[in-house]
Amino acid sequence: MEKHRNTSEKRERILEGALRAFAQKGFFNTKVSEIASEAGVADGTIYLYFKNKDDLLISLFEERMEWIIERLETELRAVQGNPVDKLRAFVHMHFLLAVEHRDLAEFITVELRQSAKFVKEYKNPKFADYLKILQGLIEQGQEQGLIRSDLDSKIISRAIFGALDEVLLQLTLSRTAPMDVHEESTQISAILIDGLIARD
Amino acid sequence: MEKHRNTSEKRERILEGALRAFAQKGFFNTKVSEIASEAGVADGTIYLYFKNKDDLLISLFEERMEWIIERLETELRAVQGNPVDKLRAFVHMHFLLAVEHRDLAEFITVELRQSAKFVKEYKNPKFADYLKILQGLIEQGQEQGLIRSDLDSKIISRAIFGALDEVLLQLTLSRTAPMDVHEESTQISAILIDGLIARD
DNA sequence: TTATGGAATGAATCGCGATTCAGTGTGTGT
DNA sequence: ACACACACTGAATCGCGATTCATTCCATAA
Repeated sequence: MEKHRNTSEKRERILEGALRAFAQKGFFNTKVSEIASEAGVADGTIYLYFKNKDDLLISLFEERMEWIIERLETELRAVQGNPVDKLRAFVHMHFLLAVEHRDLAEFITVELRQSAKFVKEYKNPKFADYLKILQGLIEQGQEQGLIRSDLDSKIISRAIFGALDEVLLQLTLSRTAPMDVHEESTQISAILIDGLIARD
Repeated sequence: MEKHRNTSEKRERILEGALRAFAQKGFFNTKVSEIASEAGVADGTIYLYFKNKDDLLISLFEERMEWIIERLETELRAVQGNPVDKLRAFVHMHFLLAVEHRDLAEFITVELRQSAKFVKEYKNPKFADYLKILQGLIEQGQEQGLIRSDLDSKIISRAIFGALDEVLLQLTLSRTAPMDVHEESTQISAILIDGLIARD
């Protein structure tokens, strides 16, 4: 009966192989045949599950991003406290997820820009969702009078994401031991919330 | 005598062509023959000035980055005021340079990560210099007691660069009219310096 | 046991594009 | 006028790697 027990498990293996390979060598430097051998399937098999190499990239992106967003939303929902507390938690989670899933973090930080811009006309809705979460937190904070209302939540959420992403990039590039990410997380939250200025 | 009046002018034309092409289509999607025709030279001519396509990318990066750094340092030197004022000026200049040199901004924001990671073992010293300027400003501010001393200048300078870069990316991707960048610059400075928190 | 259909394989194809190089043009010195 | 040197040209080469497809495999059902 279960002829296709493997079928979706094989698709997943391909995605995992691609993730590992892309994270390591980048999209353009990765051969389809390398992905195949990472995944333990034949070259041609990949084309049974994906239209072509681009499609594989995009599918990988969408599916992993969706997973991240769900995970993030679940965790945030569990946080007691006001939007500023949640923002702090967001920052923390961003780093934490990256530590737990290095390849994924590396893949996303490095390929996001390229793919957003150059893979066909791909416009990356899932990434927009991620930003929306951040933007939503800021707006809630503003409504509750906790966050300055002279700030444009759209610009600020971008800026925050950029700050997180760049610091993360630095961490992932310097392939050190299991990263301790607490310091980074704390510093970023500190500056975001209270700014650089020394106050007595 | 001046047989070679053109020689370095031609090299420059190639770099300009490459810049335009890379900014528009990305490194991997740009054909050497396209760069050649942008520059108005034959395909082979490119190889008289550059070892190969990678070398062209790296040279472009180094030289433009060097130019930017000089420009930035000159402007900063002209700023009266304390390190915090200079930081504000830095933010402003970052955006201003990007507006004045769209292609360059686009090229750098999009290719920086890829190339830093995947073009051979290229480790990008010029970009490090750029960060150093930022880091220096923060440290000066700390020495003068203007900036909180509990912040790690290395992490924070990364974070600031990331924020700038991401906001800029957003601007350059949405190809609108001559960008007004004042709003972005002001908002980022505001949050960096005073944080998100509402104060009465 | 055999037939059937869908999944998987991987060797062959085929186009693309970086790089090369034999040839052309031009300025300079004799 | 001639020959040399050197920048330049662009068509031909050549390797690479994405994609295809004829063939094989295998689970199921008659």
